[in-house]
Amino acid sequence: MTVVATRRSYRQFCGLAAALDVVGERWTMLLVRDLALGARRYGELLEGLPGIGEGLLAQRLRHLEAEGIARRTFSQAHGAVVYELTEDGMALFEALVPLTAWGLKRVDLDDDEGVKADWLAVALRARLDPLQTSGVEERYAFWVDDEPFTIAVGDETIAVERGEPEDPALRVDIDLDALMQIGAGAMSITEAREAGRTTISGDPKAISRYARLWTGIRR
Amino acid sequence: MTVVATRRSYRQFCGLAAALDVVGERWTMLLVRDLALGARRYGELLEGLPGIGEGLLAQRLRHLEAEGIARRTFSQAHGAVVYELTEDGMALFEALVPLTAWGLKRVDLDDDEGVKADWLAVALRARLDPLQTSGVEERYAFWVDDEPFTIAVGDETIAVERGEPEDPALRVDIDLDALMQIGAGAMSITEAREAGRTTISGDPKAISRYARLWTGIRR
DNA sequence: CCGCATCCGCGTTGATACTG
DNA sequence: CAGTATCAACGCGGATGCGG
Repeated sequence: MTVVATRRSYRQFCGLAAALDVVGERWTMLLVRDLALGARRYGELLEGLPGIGEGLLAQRLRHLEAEGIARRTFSQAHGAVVYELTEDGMALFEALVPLTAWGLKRVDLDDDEGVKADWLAVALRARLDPLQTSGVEERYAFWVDDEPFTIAVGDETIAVERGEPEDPALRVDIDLDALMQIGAGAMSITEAREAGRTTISGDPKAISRYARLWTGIRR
Repeated sequence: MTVVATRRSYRQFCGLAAALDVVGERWTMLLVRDLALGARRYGELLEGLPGIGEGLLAQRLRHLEAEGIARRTFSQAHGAVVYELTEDGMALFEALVPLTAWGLKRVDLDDDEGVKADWLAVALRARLDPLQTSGVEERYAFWVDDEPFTIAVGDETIAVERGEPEDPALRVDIDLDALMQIGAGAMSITEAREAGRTTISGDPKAISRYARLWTGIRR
C-alpha cells in the first residue's frame, strides 16, 4: 500500500520558508507562471513545460488545487477541462514578478531553443509597473510576430493575456527577436524603432500613458 | 573521477525560469535570506538551516559564489572566513521580499505547541549579532504575544531560550504578526512602535545595549 | 572545535508504456 | 486527450572522515 506522502518541509517560522514549502518544488512556480496567462488544459501545460514528467505534472496540479492556488474547471470556450489560478494564485504570481525581473538579466540570448511567445508575455508583464498606471481603464494590442497579446490596464493593475483585445487604445507591433533583445538590454527601443523592428500606432495621449508603464528599459 | 556535474536547467527563455535555474534548488533562497542579514560563517549558516546536509551547504555556497551572488571573504570582526551577499545578491533578496510577504499568510500560527516557540527562538537568534555584545552579562525578557523568551547576553555570546528570565534588564513586548513582518522587511521597527505593535521598557542604557545587537533590520 | 569532502540509503524526478 | 503505472537516474539528508 501507499504510504502517506510526507511532504518535505522546511518547518521554519518564516514567510519565505512557508512560501517555498508550498511552491518551492521543481516546476511549481513555472506552472503558476503558465496559468497566470489564462486557463490551460493539461496538454497545453505539458507542452509549455518541456522536460516535466507527465506524472509529476498531474501531481503538481493536484497539489496546487489542494493549496487553493489553482482550480480545475470545465471551460465552455475550450470544451474541455482546464486549470486556472484562484485569486490567491494570482497574488502569488504578482509576488513572482520581481524575481522574474531579476532573472531576466540572466537569460541566455543565444539559447533560443524553445522560445515561446507566452514566456515573453510573462517577461512583458515583469517590465511594466502597475504604479505608473494613470487610472484610465484601457487595453493595448501588442503583436509579437503574428501572435496577439492584450495589455489590460486599470487603476494600479496591469494584466497581460494572450489574444486580441476589443477596442484597443493603441497597437504595438514588434518582432520576437527585437523584443528579446530589448528585454535583455541588448537593444534600446529607439534603436528598434529606427531599424523598423517595432511600430506603435494610436492616440498620442494613449501612447504617452503606455510609454510611462515601462520600467528598466533603455529607451 | 567524478563526471562533470551537469546542472539541471529549465532552458526556457523566461526571466523566472532563468532565476530558478540559479536559485531554484532546495535551500538556495533560504541561504540568500540568511546572508541578507549580514556576513555569516559556515557554522552559523548550518545552524540557521536545520536539516540541510553539510556537504550540500558547501556545494550551494560554491554555486552562489560562481554566480556572483555571494562572496567568500575574511572578516576582521569575526576573525574567520565569512560569506556575504554581493550587490546582485542583495538585489535578489529584495526580489524575494514580495514572495516572503505572500508566504507570511501561510505561516501556521497554530503549529504544534513547542514547534512554534522553538522556531521563533531560532529566528530571533539568527538576527542577533554576538559580536555586538558589550561584555555586560544580562538577560532580556522578550514577549511574543503571550509567549516569554529569554535573551541571555554575555561576552560575545547570545543565547535565546523559551521561558521568562530572572531579573531581566529590560522587557520587550511585540505581537507575532508584527515580528514576522519586521523579519520579512515588510515593516520597520519604527513603524511597529508607532503603531503600538511593540514596546520596550527598562533602563535606557540597557535598551541601548540591546538595540545594538540587531543586525540587518530596518529601524 | 571548524570547514569542508566522501560515501551510502532513500525520496524525487524524467522518460516510456499503458489505460479509459 | 487526460491522465496512471512503472522503473532507472538523479538529488538530498545523515553519518563519517580528515586536515587545520
